[in-house]
Amino acid sequence: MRHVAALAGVGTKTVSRVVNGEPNVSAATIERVRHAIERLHYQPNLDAANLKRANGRTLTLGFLVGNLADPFSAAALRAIEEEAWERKTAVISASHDYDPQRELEIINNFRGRCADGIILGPASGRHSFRALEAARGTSLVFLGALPMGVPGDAVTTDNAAGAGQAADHLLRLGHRRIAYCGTVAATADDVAAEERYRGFMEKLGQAGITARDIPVLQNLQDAETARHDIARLIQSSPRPTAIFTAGTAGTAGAIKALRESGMNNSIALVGFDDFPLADLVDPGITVFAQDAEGIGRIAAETLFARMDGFSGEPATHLIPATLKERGSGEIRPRSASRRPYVAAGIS
Amino acid sequence: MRHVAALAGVGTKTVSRVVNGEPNVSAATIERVRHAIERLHYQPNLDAANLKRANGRTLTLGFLVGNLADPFSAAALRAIEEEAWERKTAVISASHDYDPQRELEIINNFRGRCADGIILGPASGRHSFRALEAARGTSLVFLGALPMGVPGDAVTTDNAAGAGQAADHLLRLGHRRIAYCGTVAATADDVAAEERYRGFMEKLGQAGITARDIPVLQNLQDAETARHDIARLIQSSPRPTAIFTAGTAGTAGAIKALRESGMNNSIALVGFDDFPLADLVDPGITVFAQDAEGIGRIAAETLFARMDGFSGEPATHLIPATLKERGSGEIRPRSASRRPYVAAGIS
DNA sequence: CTGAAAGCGCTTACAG
DNA sequence: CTGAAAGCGCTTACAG
Repeated sequence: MRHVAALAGVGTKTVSRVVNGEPNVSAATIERVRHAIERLHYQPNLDAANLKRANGRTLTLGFLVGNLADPFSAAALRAIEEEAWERKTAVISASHDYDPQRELEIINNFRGRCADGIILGPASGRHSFRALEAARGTSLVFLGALPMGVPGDAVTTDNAAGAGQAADHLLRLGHRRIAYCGTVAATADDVAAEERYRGFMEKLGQAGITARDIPVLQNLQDAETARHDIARLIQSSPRPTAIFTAGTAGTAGAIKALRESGMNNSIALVGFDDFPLADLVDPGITVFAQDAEGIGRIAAETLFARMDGFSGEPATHLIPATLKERGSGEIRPRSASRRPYVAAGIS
Repeated sequence: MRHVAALAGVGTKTVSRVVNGEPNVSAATIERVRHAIERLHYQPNLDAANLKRANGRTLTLGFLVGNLADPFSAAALRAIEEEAWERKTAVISASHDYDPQRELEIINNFRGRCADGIILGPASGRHSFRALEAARGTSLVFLGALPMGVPGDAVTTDNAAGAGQAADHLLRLGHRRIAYCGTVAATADDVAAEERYRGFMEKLGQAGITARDIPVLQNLQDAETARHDIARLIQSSPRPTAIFTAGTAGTAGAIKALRESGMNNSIALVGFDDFPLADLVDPGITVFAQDAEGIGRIAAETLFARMDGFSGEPATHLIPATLKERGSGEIRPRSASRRPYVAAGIS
């Protein structure tokens, strides 16, 4: 900057004015400064500028999740980054790999870099307060999970409602014996999984189906475990006429088990979470899809609102999951009840 | 920092020493400073530190690709970020959406933030020199594409070899009529696609198959176009006994076309690029998979080597694609030639 | 319309 | 083992 000022024969303040497009500079001066910038390949140092800037902003935002490579996080990042660049804001992203210790370290690093705000997919639902405490002063929005026990802004899928709608979808087709197949997520304390289970069971309960008539498989840690357990489930008696899988590992396992037993076209399947090319399987797999991009976008908007001084109560934004009918979820039970099913309350 | 120094009753230089773990501080002093840091929730400002740091490093790295949400980029980012945090380096990431103008703007922004280096999946293969020029002085490594016309470090899949191996795989099974189905990538000038085509055709040529005996579909822009064109292809005569698809859109289209015609178990299919749950289709889809994580990791290592002063000639790292046999690619032609096929040169 | 002085929070180079 | 002074590249608050 000194060099530019010298070459243009002006003070550094004038260079600053030109760079930042401030008023009160003569056209001729602007021209000379522009020329000098060009010739010297001058690139203003944003970090130095931030150091003394009035509003204390660094135009930097932190995004921290368990694993950036998982499709949900990647899609959310894409949306966040889009919002951010519109505001000239850069996004630093990192994976904590579901390690609360690493989560805190990275949050502190973000703070050391003076991030204006942080969007966090927490390592553990039960320890939200630690993350909030670490952020201390830096705006923080939870993504894909609700903070437990502490007030905080959050944007996530409405898991209970989505699972309830999945149950409803199958009930409407006449199914009465519907199995719940839950996968354990990377976090031991997975609030999302609990919500899906709750929403599913409540809806069946409202339809007058008692818990002992609902086969439940839990702890399906991976697709292979799911395949094995679900294979056994569909040989049991009375056999379920429909299956709901609460995560993609379970869905993958169910697809294999159903095809291996030749029942892929006779037992209905609805999965939670979409996956690429789900329409290539026979039949196409019906799912409730999370709106990862919408969640990312709204998280970013919420964060920017906070950074701009919005001081309302912390709020939770529940984003609906949407049904994608592809065939597997529209299979009717062999002996569909003649009595039409009427959807239970809630709406 | 002033406040910490005051509270601990020491100079700021001593606080600096404790924070950075420098030697020559008495244990008692360290203890007092630690205490003050704790009480004041002091977090050192990295940007300020960088401003005067001797080596000029900011411990920041930029990652810029067409779309962060695509699985290849997301997996590469994950690997890069892992390498980076080991070196206390943060990763700023962004998508240029295949717009060369936006690509330049973001590179300049990275430079303004004093990134130590940049990993770039270029918007356009033909304009590498613009990106290099923009980076000017900042280390730059190309990822997933080779710089054209200018020397530069690059890490990418060995597309020609991978496509050649796919051809070889099918030739070994006795196939002689193998179709090439190419998808047009987001960039008009897609070097990777050209390389796959070249590698495929060369291998068939070496096997004595002339170009007019190789059905070629190009411009399969999306899965639907691919489904349509491939459906027609497999009704043609003589019908190909095997299909090679050069990208996932083509693979998806081929899967649909083959199933709809009932030939999914009689015409072989090998795709380039893996996709999730490829083993759920019937038969499972054989692919050559790119090693996105390996590519990301090696790009990061290459970049760090440059930043550490390595000044050898710019080099290209070609990472092999690996065969994943899942069934579709192991189907033999109806009337397999009795004469055993011997793989052609190159090795 | 323009510029000289002070200072952002740190590190460097030095003196004790 | 410790600290006072200078300066990194900018912006702010001011005076002209």
